[in-house]
Amino acid sequence: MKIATWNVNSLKVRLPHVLEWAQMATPDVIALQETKLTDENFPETDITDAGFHVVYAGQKTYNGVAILSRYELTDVVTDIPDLADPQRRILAATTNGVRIIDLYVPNGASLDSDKYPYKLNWLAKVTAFIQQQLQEYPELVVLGDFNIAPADDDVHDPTEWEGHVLVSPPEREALQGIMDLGLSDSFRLFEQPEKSFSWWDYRAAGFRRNRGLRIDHILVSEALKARCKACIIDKEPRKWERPSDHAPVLADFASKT
DNA sequence: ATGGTGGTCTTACCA
Repeated sequence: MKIATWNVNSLKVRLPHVLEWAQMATPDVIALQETKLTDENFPETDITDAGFHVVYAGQKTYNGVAILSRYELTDVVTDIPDLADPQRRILAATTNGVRIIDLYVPNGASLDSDKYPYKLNWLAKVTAFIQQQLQEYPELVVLGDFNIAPADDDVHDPTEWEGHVLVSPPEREALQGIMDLGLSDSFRLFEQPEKSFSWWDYRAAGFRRNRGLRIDHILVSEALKARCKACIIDKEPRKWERPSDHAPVLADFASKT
């Protein structure tokens, strides 16, 4: 079973990319972020015609998450305890026996912005939710755009990034707090190329110069870690015409025997 | 330090 995450930065623009990549990479599940579509504008038919079940939680212009799966999607959750938030950043569902929690973590803007404490509070509430979900669903994946680079190895130039959002110690501690619930970064279970990133700024030729960050993650519970065979960042779609600024991340799991 | 690009019911805001 292959499970992917991809921040598409507008599904309206990127729907052809998603369908093309789905044919190429044959994921069974794709968690999307930044669909930027209201639910009534969601291209459900195009996606079901491509052979996927789909659930989504969208809003106008900003945010928006969706899960595509070759299997039925059940027990859908879009809102969590103690977080009354109109922003659509959370989507959980069960598919083929695996609990999927798709997150679009707030960016945070800058350390002195109001959006920064919003991000940290959001992460605290989501951590409590994940803890609760882990008790109910031992086979669990938390994936998405975390907007946090876990370590300096995940940053093209750690010195340049010091003091910025996406790398600050409180953000990294919040991510570690999620991992401490019993989740592993599937990407780091395997040997990886140096300077592996999942996002490159559109500005200043970030992709061409590989000035990126690894901020998109697939975290796996202990039960799934044992079955995880591979995790890669697929840079191919980032080279296409009119790309998202993020590349998809794809993890492969052995079937339960 | 600045600003570069890209998306959106755009001319401001988000990333």
